[in-house]
Amino acid sequence: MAAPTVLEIALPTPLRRRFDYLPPEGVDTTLLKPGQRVRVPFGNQRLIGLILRVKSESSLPLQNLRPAEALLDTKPLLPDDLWRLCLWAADYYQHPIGDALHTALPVLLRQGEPDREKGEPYWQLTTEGKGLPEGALKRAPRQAELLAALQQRGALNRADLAALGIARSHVKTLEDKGLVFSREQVLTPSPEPNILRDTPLTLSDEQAAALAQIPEDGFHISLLDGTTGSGKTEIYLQAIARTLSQGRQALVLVPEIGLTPQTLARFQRRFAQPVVALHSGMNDRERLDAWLQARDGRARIVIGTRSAIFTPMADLGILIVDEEHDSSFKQQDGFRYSARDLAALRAHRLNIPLILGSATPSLESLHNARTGRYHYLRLTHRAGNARAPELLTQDIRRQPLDEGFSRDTLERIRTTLDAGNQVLVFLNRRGYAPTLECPDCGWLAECRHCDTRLTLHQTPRHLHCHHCDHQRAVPRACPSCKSTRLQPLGQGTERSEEALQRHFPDTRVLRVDRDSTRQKNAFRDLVEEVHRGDPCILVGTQMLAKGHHFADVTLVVILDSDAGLFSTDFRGPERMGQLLLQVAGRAGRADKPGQVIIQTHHAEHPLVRTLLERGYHAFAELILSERRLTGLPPFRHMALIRAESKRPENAVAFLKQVRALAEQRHPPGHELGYLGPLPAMLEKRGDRFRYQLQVNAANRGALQKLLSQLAPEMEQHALAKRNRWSIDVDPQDMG
DNA sequence: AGCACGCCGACT
DNA sequence: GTCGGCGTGCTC
Ligand SMILES: [Zn+2]
Ligand SMILES: [Zn+2]
Repeated sequence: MAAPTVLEIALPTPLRRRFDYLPPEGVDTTLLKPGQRVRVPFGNQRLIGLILRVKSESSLPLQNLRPAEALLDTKPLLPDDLWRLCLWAADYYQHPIGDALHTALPVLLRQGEPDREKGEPYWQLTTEGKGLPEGALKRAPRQAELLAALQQRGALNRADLAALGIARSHVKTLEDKGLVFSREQVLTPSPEPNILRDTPLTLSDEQAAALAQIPEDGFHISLLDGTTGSGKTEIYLQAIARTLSQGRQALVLVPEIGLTPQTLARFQRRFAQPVVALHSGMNDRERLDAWLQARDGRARIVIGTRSAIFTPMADLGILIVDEEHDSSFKQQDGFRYSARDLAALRAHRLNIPLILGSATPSLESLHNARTGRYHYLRLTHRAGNARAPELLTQDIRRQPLDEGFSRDTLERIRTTLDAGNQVLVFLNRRGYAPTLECPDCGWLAECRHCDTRLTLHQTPRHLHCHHCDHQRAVPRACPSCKSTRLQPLGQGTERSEEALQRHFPDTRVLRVDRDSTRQKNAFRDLVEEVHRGDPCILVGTQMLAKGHHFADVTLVVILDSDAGLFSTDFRGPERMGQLLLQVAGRAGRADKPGQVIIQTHHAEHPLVRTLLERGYHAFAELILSERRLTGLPPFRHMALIRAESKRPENAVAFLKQVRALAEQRHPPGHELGYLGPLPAMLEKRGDRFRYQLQVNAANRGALQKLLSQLAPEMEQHALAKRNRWSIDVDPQDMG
């Protein structure tokens, strides 16, 4: 008897197991390959899984195996290099393999859609439709009109229908009557011989030197460290041009917030070759089509956010990660991969160059540059003859503040507006005020479901928890003492907007935060208005800091620069510095030097002073030396095991046992250290109590080995079922 | 995670 | 009488 064929399948479940199935009935087993999708029965659901292995035995008796229902692909979905990268990442980030693979695929492929592009639909008459006598369908004039047009022209596409002014519903009716049928065709533009559309800018000596040090092929990681306006993008564009002329593709990753139509337009203006985007604003079909175009090589440049690191590329020749320090490159739930770190691995496996660019590189990357893993490239000059903005620290400890603004700040805002320039006010707190307080008894509006205060919003007026989305009406009287003198406590963007409007009644004050830009084109319209250049004040959150440059802004005011300085997250100060410089970088350009006012309560703090007096590199150096002493990343490696439960004791007990298991496997010492379980930064959130166990290691190997042993044991543990738990390798956010 | 089964409170 | 609350068990 011939050996049986058994399929080892990855299924989208949180179970850290692989499932064995028999091949679908009637399928030639020689056609079965790892990486193909199958539809399988699972309990009483049907799931889409991926073949991991085709083997001839199973640890289960064969009669217990169910046959797969269908084979969905004739070829593996992913090219081999990407397939292996996904498997590696599931392992490294300790995520169940089926779920990891599903996360890496476009939604429609997860759902079992064929890996084929949807073409442009067009309609033709069926035989029956053709046989219809002239003047038929008298009682349905629009349908008759459509029939006549089809009889005359043979076929109509969407544009034709629009031109004729015929709604799709009429076409649908005729389809249902069997008179018309639809087909689709994929439009394949003929390959474009030219690489460039616009002529490249002339590089400065510094830029040219940097580009010359980036090899055209072979594995190589460059950390391109250049201040705002120093022309990093031009280097990316010219490096991409070299790759395209070798006939290879480019993949560019940008932060969530940075993939604006302007970014895309800049690439499309420069290159004659097809550029596609992959971002959250696209629907599932658009994303799949772009993915397919990248895979078969029609798309030559792909620009995308985090998940685009999993785009299959027919012949990838260069990888670029812009704003590499941005935390959006690390997925914060489910499959917690770092797209930046995976980019490094992908470049290594493909033997191609990777450029990591930032004005404020992450400490990890600076460390890697220092130890020689990355090639360090520095751009210090701003393009043209632009000068760096002037930084002014304002110690606000003993100054009277008017709604958060010092007198001097207001004075400078006025001067700037009078000179016909624009002002940007940065406050990383949306809403009207961080909370509502009762001055008579000290009551504060707290969230019922979280350990946090409710934020007061005025447009529309309500109290809102930013952590669990809980909302409630604003009470008229204090729930505790019935006082009616409830008042907002602290400053949010809405309140700053109101205060600025009161001080400058004749000036446009524009608020930019998630609330004010919720409507579809709100942000675009606002950007357009600001670009017209009339004096105005922009007030907003980090939405203002990232992506957009406003050329007529000559004064930037940073109101709450200290947030993050005393955070329990060890990355708080690093992020504060990066955000601060990013905001500061919005000020001024060639012909208009900029000014940045930093209002701070901690003007004497060594980190603040270092950052403002000696710059980001000295600041980074200072933090790195602290990290070395305290044994934090990048000097030691870290994983966070989190657990949350409605009953706090469940989470604590589970993590205590996990720690015991871990210490059994590997006693604490230099190689591996354990800390916790400790309450998370927000201990209670959405009615769940959150705790975490920190594991730190001298090297990745030891951490990896421990976690790989621990994960299956945790899954088996009785207490695991009473908790939601996860493992976060290289955590970005300690919350 | 889903999704079943299963056994006790307040509804048509 | 049943609709539905979520406890626990299983998925090749
Ligand atoms: Zn009160
Ligand atoms: Zn809440």
